[in-house]
Order: sequence, then structure tokens, then C-alpha cells
Amino acid sequence: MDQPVVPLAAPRGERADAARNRLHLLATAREMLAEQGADTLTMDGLAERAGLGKGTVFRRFGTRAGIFQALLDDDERAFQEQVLSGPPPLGPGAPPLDRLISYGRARIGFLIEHREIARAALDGSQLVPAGSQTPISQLHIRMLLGQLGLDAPDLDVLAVQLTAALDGPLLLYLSATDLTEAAARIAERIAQSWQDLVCRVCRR
Amino acid sequence: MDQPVVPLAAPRGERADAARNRLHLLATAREMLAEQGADTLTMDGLAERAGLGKGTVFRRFGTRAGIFQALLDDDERAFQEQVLSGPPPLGPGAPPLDRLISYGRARIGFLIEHREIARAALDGSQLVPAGSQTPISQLHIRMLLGQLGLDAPDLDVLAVQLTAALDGPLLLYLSATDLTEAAARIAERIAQSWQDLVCRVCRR
DNA sequence: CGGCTAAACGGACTATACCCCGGTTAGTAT
DNA sequence: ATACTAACCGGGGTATAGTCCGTTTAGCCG
Repeated sequence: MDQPVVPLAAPRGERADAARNRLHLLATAREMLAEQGADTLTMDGLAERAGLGKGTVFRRFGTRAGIFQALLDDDERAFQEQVLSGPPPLGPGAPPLDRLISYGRARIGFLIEHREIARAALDGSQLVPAGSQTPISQLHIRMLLGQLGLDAPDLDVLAVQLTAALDGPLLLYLSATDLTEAAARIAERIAQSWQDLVCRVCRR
Repeated sequence: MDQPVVPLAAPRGERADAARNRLHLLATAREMLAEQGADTLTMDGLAERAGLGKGTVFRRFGTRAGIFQALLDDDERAFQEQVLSGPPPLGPGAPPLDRLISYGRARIGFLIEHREIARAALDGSQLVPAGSQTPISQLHIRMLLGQLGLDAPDLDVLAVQLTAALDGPLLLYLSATDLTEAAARIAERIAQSWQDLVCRVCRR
């Protein structure tokens, strides 16, 4: 009853220069990521290369992991697009169980593809894998579970469990292996197990 | 064909002074933990209070999280005892499915009880919750799955999935709430969901 | 008991995430 | 156009995890 007509991304009042700097920092981070890898990327280095102050970097992203979470968010947008309004069975239109299976496969692929950023986006102080990552998966899985009409006692916790069951093997895999070999084979193995798991859980 | 007869705990050659210092550091850490909480415990502080050099602390535990992992390991010993040779249904003797349900309940209780240490034992660089924590759970679950004679395609990955499904809600819970209220209620809710999940997965 | 070596010790040193606050500027109301 | 204010910028400052290497000592052997 007061905000005029600003349904855009920026929640409210991110100043133009701030937005510009954020974009610029993200772009610079990607460059550095591409040429040196994630763990040598320091806040000072990023600030200097971007030609900005260190304080600015922290103001934008809060924490080191925050940068990678922001990058992952960015990459995830296209993925979410597919999930929310792409073609079935990933997008709407297919039966919930098919979508669940399809979603697991897609997410596994996405995370393996973006493994370096995903890994760096982890942070000991915020136990959940990444800022955006869990909510989306969990919400989507929760929604599909609702559509399935299961007679489980607590769909919310079940959604958390399944989300964890999807991410768990990936995290283990991302941390253990250096991913140089047979990424596809392991991905397929996890995808297969995901399918088996959800089929077991959802059959009546 | 060469090592004489040393089947003791210390793999080989942890010097007496080293062992003594490790114990002393662990004890000191527990004191500090009790009186100031986990996040104000610094490596320097621990070293100073223990009357040892900082280098020693790092030599023993490698990393800050390592200290908490060591403490958790220590606490976990009694728990493992119960699982490996305590009375059923947690210990051996009960049907595998009952043991699986019982194990989940016990682990939830254990982790909630030791929440502060468990939380501090997490570390962004080693994605799995804690040094000891995952292996034990996973191995045990894997074993029980084997005894169940499921026709799943990949019991190893299934074990990882279930371990994650057990830990996931806990981590979420440990990070979000400050646990001062209704710990028991939430624990019960997670335990209930765990039981439901494994029943769904294991029914034929 | 005296000497030898590998392991442990200590604490100064480095790197870097994160904080702070005085100065500047974008956005807006008059 | 001008003044006002809230937000942003900058970069030096602090705390602390983790490293290095010269020194000390435990365990053993002759």
C-alpha cells in the first residue's frame, strides 16, 4: 500500500553504484576463478584486481563463502528456470514422481558441473551446503512430495531427509575425488541410486 | 612379517610425552569449553592455558576443527560400545530393521546432547560433518542394509544416502535453533521421520 | 651409563578473513 | 538547481589459523 511499482530483483534501494560494483566484483571473481582456481582467491586480491576497496567486497558479500554463493546463485538461475517452467519431466506437466527423479538427475549434473564453486561456497559456520542451494532443492522436493499424496507423518522432515540424501553422496564425492576421472560414471551411479531411493520411498 | 607384537591402540610410536600432552590438551579444551563456550576457544588460548606451545597444539590436532573432532571421538566411544555390543535392539541380536531404527534414534540423541562440540567439529574444508562421525554411521548402516537382503542396485550409495538423511535434519536443526527450547520435541519428530523413512525404504 | 636419532616442542612469523569509521556520493525532496 | 541524508566507499587495523625451523627430549642400543 506504499511501494509504487518495483517488483524487480533488488529488494529495495540497492543504489546504482552498489549494484554496478556487485556485478563488477562477480565478473572479476569469475575471471580470477578461471585463471587461478578458487582457493587462491583472496578478498584482498579480488578487491585490488577489481579496483575497489576491501571494505566494499565485504559489504557486498559478507563473507568469503558469500562470494561463491553469489556466483552459484547466478549460475543456478538458469537451472531453476528449467525446473520451474521448462519442459517435462523436469519442468511442470509430468507426474510428480517422474519430476522427482528427473530433478535429482538434473541437480547432480548441475553440482558436478559447478563443483569448484559449489565446494568453495561451503562454509563451516553455516552448516547447510550453500546459501541458496538447500532452500531451492528442499522447497521443490517438498512441493512434489505434497503432490504425491503420500501418507507420511511429516512431509517437511521427509523433504529435508531426501534433500540430504541427494546432496550427501555428492558432497562426499566432491570432497574425496578430484573429479578428473570418470565423473560421468559416478554421476550416473548416484543418479541411479537416487531414482531407486525415491521409488522406494514413494511406492505405496 | 616384520612388526613384532604391538597390537595396541597407538598405531606405532606415539611417544609418551606426546600422548600425555594430547590428553592434557583435550582436558584443557573441555574446561575452556565448559566455561566459555566453543567459539571463543582459540588455538593460542588453548596452548597458553595448557602451558604448551602453539606448534604443539597444531601438531596434535592439525586444525581447529580437529580439536573438536577429537573431543567428539572421545565422547563417541561409549556410544559405539552400545552399538557394537550393547543390548538389543541397538546392539546385536535384534532384527536389522529394528536396529536401524534404534540406531537413528540413538544417534539423534547423541548428537543433540553433544551439539556444541558437534557443531564446532564441522569444517568447511572437509565437507563431511566430522572426522569420525560419518564413517561410523555409514559403516554401521551399510552393515545393517547388507543383513536386510535388499534388492537395491547399490547398497554402498544407499548407505551414504541414509546417513545423510539421518544427519541432514539434525544439522539443519543444530544450525538454526539455539536449542534452548523443545529439544526433546524436535528430536522426537526427527526420530519419527527416520523410522518412517527406513520402513519405507526397506519394506518389500 | 653415555651416545644417537627420530620425533616432539616452542614460539616467532605469515597470510588473510573480517571490522571500523571518517570521508564521499547517489538519490530525493524542496 | 540545491541542500540533505542515508548508503556506500576505502583501506588501514585486528585477531587468529596455520607454517617453519632451530632446539630439546624420549626411547633405544652398545
